[in-house]
Amino acid sequence: MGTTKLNIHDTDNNYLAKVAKVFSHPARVAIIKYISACNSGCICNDLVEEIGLAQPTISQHLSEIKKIGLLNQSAHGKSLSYSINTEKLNACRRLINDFFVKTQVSASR
Amino acid sequence: MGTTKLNIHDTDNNYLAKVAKVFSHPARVAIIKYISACNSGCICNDLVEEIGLAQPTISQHLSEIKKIGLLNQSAHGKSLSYSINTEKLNACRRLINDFFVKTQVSASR
DNA sequence: GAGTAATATTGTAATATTGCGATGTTAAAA
DNA sequence: TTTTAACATCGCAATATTACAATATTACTC
Repeated sequence: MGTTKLNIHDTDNNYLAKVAKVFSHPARVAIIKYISACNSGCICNDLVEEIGLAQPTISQHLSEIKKIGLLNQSAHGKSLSYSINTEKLNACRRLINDFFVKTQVSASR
Repeated sequence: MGTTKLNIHDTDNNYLAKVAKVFSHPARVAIIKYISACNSGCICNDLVEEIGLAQPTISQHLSEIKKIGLLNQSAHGKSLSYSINTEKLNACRRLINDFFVKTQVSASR
C-alpha cells in the first residue's frame, strides 16, 4: 500500500501523470519559469536566492525536472548553466494539450 | 518540514501546481478520460470496475478532481452521475497552455 | 420499516515527497 | 597544493499521498 499502482494503468496515462507531476510543485514551476526567462544563457544557483529554498532542495527539484528531460545542462567554470530543452517542453505541451482536446471533444458530444 | 512552502511562492505558481497535481496521478487521468468519454450522461462506479481500484480509492480520487471544480455531479436514483465541467477544463487548459507559451517564448529569445 | 445498492467517510498501514543540515565532489583560484 | 565556490548526494525528520477494510450515509425497493 501507499504506492501508486502503475501496473493497472496504461503507459499513456502513466506518462502523462509523470509529466504533470513535474509541474505539480510551485518551486518547480518557479524554477522552470526562471530558467526560461533567463535569456541567452547561464543561470545556476541564483535559483537558491531567487526562490527561497535551501540549495539541496533546489538541486533536488532540478533533478526532478531533469528526469523528464526538460533541462539542458552545461558546465561553465565551476558553475552550471541550465536552459530549457525547448523540443522537450514542446512535447510536454503537445502531450497535455492532446489530453485536453480528447477529454473535451468527447465531453461536448 | 515535509510540507510544501506555499508562502514563498506567488499565487499563480501555487495554483498552477495545484491544478497540475490533479493530473499527476494515472488513476485520476483515467477517471477524467473515462468520464469525458461517457457521452450523454450518467456514469458512476463503473469506474471501480473499469479502473482496478477499490471503491474508497476511486471516491478519494474523485474528490481530488472535484476540489478544483472539474466535475459536475448529479444524483440519479441512488447512484451519482458525474460529468466534466467543460468550462473549468477549458480554464485549466488555458492556464497550462499559457504557462507553456510563456516559458517557450522567453526560452526562444 | 427492513433490506439493499451506491457512494462517502473514517481509520490506518505503507510509501512518497518536501525540506534541510552535513558532507561529498569537482574545478577554478590563490 | 590548499582553499574556496558551486553544485550533488546522503541521511533524516516532518508531512503528504495512496490504497483499502470497515463503517457510515443516503435513497430506493420490498
